[in-house]
This record gives sequence, structure tokens and C-alpha cells, in this order.
Amino acid sequence: MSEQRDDRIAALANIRNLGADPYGSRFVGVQKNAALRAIGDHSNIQPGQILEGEAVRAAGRVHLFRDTGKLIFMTVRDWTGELQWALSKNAIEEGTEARRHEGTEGSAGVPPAAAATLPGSHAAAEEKGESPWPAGDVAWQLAKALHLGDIVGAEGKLGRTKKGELTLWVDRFRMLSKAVRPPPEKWHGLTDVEARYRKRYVDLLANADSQRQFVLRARIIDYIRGVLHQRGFIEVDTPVLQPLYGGAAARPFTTHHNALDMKLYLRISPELYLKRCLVGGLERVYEFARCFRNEGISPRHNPEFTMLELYQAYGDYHDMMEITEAIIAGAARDVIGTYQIGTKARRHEGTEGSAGVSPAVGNVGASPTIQESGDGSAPSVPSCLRASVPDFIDFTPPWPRRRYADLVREHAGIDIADSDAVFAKARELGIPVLLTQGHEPNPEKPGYDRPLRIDTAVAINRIFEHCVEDKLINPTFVIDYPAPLCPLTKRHPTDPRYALRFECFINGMEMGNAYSELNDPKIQHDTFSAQLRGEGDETMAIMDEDYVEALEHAMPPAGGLGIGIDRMIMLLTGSESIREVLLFPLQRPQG
RNA sequence: GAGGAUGUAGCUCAGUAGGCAGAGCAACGGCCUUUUAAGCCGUGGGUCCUGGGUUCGAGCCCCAGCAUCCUCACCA
Repeated sequence: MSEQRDDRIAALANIRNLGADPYGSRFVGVQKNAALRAIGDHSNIQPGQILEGEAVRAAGRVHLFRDTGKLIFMTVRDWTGELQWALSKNAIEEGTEARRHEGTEGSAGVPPAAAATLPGSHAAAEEKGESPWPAGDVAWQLAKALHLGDIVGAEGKLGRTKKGELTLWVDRFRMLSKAVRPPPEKWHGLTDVEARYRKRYVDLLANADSQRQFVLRARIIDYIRGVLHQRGFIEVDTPVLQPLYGGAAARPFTTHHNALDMKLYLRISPELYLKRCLVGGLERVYEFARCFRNEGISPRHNPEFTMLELYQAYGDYHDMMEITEAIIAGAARDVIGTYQIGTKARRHEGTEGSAGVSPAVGNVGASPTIQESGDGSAPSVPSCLRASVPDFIDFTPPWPRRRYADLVREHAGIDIADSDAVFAKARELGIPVLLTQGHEPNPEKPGYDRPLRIDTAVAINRIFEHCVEDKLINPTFVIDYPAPLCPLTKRHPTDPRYALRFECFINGMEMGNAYSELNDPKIQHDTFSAQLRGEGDETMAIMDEDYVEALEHAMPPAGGLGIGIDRMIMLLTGSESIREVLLFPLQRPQG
């Protein structure tokens, strides 16, 4: 049934019969392949030459294996890249003995007492808490019996082959872990999308791009922490399990605590707790908040996702725009290495010849993965051509600030203050609207004389989503939202129909959302009450008495910001699906 | 929830008109001390997603189901 697995399990017994441990143990002092490559680059090793000096240690997974008889080449991969190893029968079989003598001679300068404890490699290995190296003949047999996917360790000297390939000429070799299942095909890797998500470990070990994706994610998040710490923010953790959910418009997951016999919700947003922190005097807080929303799944939605939220006392949404630029544009510049990032989606729309602008992952200056050795596979497009093909996003700050109402007028051709026009447009677009009393068109009374109500605002927002969002490719701050859409936001001081809120759109996706936070407990209470009266969507907000009480203790005026981290990573890495930036996206159980 | 596509060896994929299930890589046996997805000779490996149906005969046609991807709706 699994022939190859059986063969490899049989190989386990053979390894043990040789007196070796197929699953290895401590192996320290290993240099990463990227570091070894750097040494190779700076040492000017000529083809056919071996670099004299200290032996180096390396370890990794066997990715390619070429056995030419008494000489074995293998390509060993670690998370910094690949390195070719060469094992010659003579060197391996005699190498251990030779090195043992070398080791003895080398220890001549060491004080006698120390030298006595280091008579040879076995003692040296034990000194490091490692098991001894296999004898040379055993090591050779281990090497001959390797399978793709095995994890191995070695000591040797760097050199170049006659063809110039940087190579570790191995003189000590050991097994570190036996793979009893075969890896995917060496050239194509694992491409089956379902298998890549279900068996992410296989995807990671087989596809260097997949590894790089998640290393980049980590670096971007580190970068964000750096930006925030520099500005005096502290990282806090607030509850995921909440007796009341709030801070966003979404359906929650529910769960139950047995000991307290209590219904709980998985948070849809950390907002109300972070603002309680502000009340308590934690003036600049942020959280990388895993949030859970019981909604549909799509290439842009996963039931659990990570949102960065931050709150800055005595600031407002203008400060949040500046931080948004610092975070997103800064990550593009410092982690990805450029303000101009191509997107696959945009590239597909372009002409054939426009494919030259690399997606983000292609031009990662800081990538841990080694560059393909100078084969020039991704020539950069001349800047003159690049300028003529709008298939990349330009993150260069500052980003434009556009009023919500202006964008709707520009792209939908209506004045959002005129509720008759709004509903007419909604009908024209086939958008279902919820009409409450007093909103039937009335020629006697122009639409824009009426107060802006929740149903009108919802219709406006549908129009915005339909007509405007996908036009916002380069980063754009959309400011001054219809107030009924923003129950937690301060009203505009001169026009209470609008709220001091922005959303940041990039590549047609909502990337960030920020407010000048509402800190008037009376208005907050009334807003919650209005929601409770059913003037809007069931999911929009629910009364949180404790939160209102917190505001009554006085919350400083503040700016608050939320950034969808997964979407930001998608954008910066050129990923078309959120599942490409989540290690283990939710999948149904296999039938 | 609605529509479309996909599902064949460990992996990547072919599969004709409905007529014995195929290739490359991987694996197994053999040869090879400078290979680059190494090469050469030989061998083994299948719940053709699952369950029904039509047929002398189904990977292929029909019905139902499952999973995944895409589009749409809800949402960030």
C-alpha cells in the first residue's frame, strides 16, 4: 500500500544495525547555508579549490541527491537556502581517522589538562553533549542509503567544484532524522492547493517560496512592533473570550464555559477593551488581536484572522493616518525593499510584456532565501516602461486623503446628502435596501433636507462598496464617513452627519480603519440604544453598559486604528488568497 | 446558501471512440569519484474521490454525495 514508506522504515532498521541513531540528537555550531555562501563569496575560492582552515558544520534536509558511485553530491536545504555537499568514499572512510589526528595535533596549544579531555573527535563531541560521529565506513553506508527528505549533519571544508559550484566537501557525516515518507516531486514541489493547506508542513519543506512567505510575515510583524515601540506604545493582551461582543459589525462564534455555566463569545474585535485601557491611563496601547467572525469564507476572509489595533491618547484620526503610512509604507520599504509592489491580480490585467514587475516576493532584498545563482531569471523592467504600465502599487507616502462624499459623487454620480438620489441609485444598481418610515421619495420635500439615518447610510455604503472600492488601487485614505455607520466615532464638529473616521483602501481592499474615538458617554449610550431599537443591522452593535461606565470615568480624546494584518501581508507579498498568508487555514474535515 | 471547474501511482500530470491503467520524478536491484532536476540498464507500485445506475464491458456515459479552488451573497 505504501511501498516507499515500507522501504524507508526498513532503512531505519539498517541504520540501527550499523550502530547509528536514525533520529539523531544535539548538533551545535551549525552555520546556516546563507552564511556559508557568504563565506564562499568573500573567500574567492577558485573552481576546483578547497578553502583551507577550520572545518565548518552544516545541517539540513536532503533536497536533491546524485550518487555517482564513489562520489555523492547532494543539495541540502535549510531555512536560509541551499548548499551542495560532496561526499567522497575515500574522504569519508578515512576522513574520520585523519581528522582525529588533526584534532590531536590541533589541541597541542591547549593546556595539557584541557587537551587530555579532548583526545579525539569522540570526546570532543561528547564535550558538546553530542553523540559521537559514526565511524567512516558506517558514515559512508549511511550516505549511500539516504533518501530524499532525510535530515543530515556534516562537518567539512568549503570549496568549489570544477564547474564552480560552492560545495561543502564533507569529511564527517551523520543522520539527524530519517524521513519515512517521501517528499513531493523535486522539481514541481507540492502544487495541489488542498494538500498545501492541509499538509502545510509538506508545503513548507518542499516549497522554498512557502517558507519565505511566512518568514516575511514574521519580519513584517516585527517591523510593526518596532515602529510602535519607537512611538512609545506598549503591547497588551485583552480577552478573546468575551461575555459581550462588540467593536465591529459581525456575527460572532459562541462557546460555553462549563465551570461558570456561562455563554461566551469569541471576540470579533478588541476595541472596547483597548479603550478601557485608555480610560485606565495606558496612554498608548496596541494588540495583535486574533479575531473570529462567523461569516463566509473567501479568498479575502478566514473565520479567524489577525487585526492590529492601536490607541493613542490625545491623538485623533489624522495621527492615525500618519501611523498607517509609517507602518505599511515603512514595511514595504524596509522589509520588502521597495515602495513599488506589483500584484498578480493587476499583472493579469496588463499586457503580456508587463509581467516584468516582480510581485513582492520576487524582489525581497531582505529575503532569507538565497538568490538563484546569477541566472538572471527575473530581469528588471526599465523604469520608463514601468511608468507606462500601471500594474504596481505605489506606497510612497504621503497618501491622498479623499472625502467619502466626494468619492461617491465622482464614481457614482450622486450627492449622498440627497436621500432620494441615494435610494434611486441603490435601486438602479439592484442593491436591496432597508426602508424605514419617512423615507419614501417625496417630491414635496427634497431628500437632502432630512437627517441622515441608518438605513440611508447603509444604502450609501452599499453604493460606495459597489462603485468606489475597486477603483482605489494606490493607497488612499477615505475620510469623513456617514455618521450612522460609525457608532464608536466622534462626530464631525461642524456637520454631525459625518464622523471623524477614515478607512484606508489599497488595491481595492479595505486595509485599515481609524477613528477619532467617541469619548462622550452620553452619546455612546444613546448610540447603543439606537442600535438596540433595531435601527440597523442586528450585528452592528450591542449595549455594553460596562463600557459606557468606563467612559464616564473619562477617556482621553484619542485616535484609534485597526489594520487587517493578513491582508496587509497579502498585499506586501503579492498573495491572491488570505490562505497563502495563514499557516493553517480552516478546512473542512476530509470525508 | 447559488453557479462554474477540478479529483487517476508518494508527487507532477497524460489517458484516444466506452475495450488489459500510462509517463516523468520518487522507490527497489545493478553500474559509475566533479554531478547540477546527474546519467545508463532492469524491476515493482493503482479504492482512477465515494456510492448507485446504464452497458457484454465504465477512469471515460447518467444520478446522488464528499472535498478543494473560483465567482456571487454576508464580512475585514
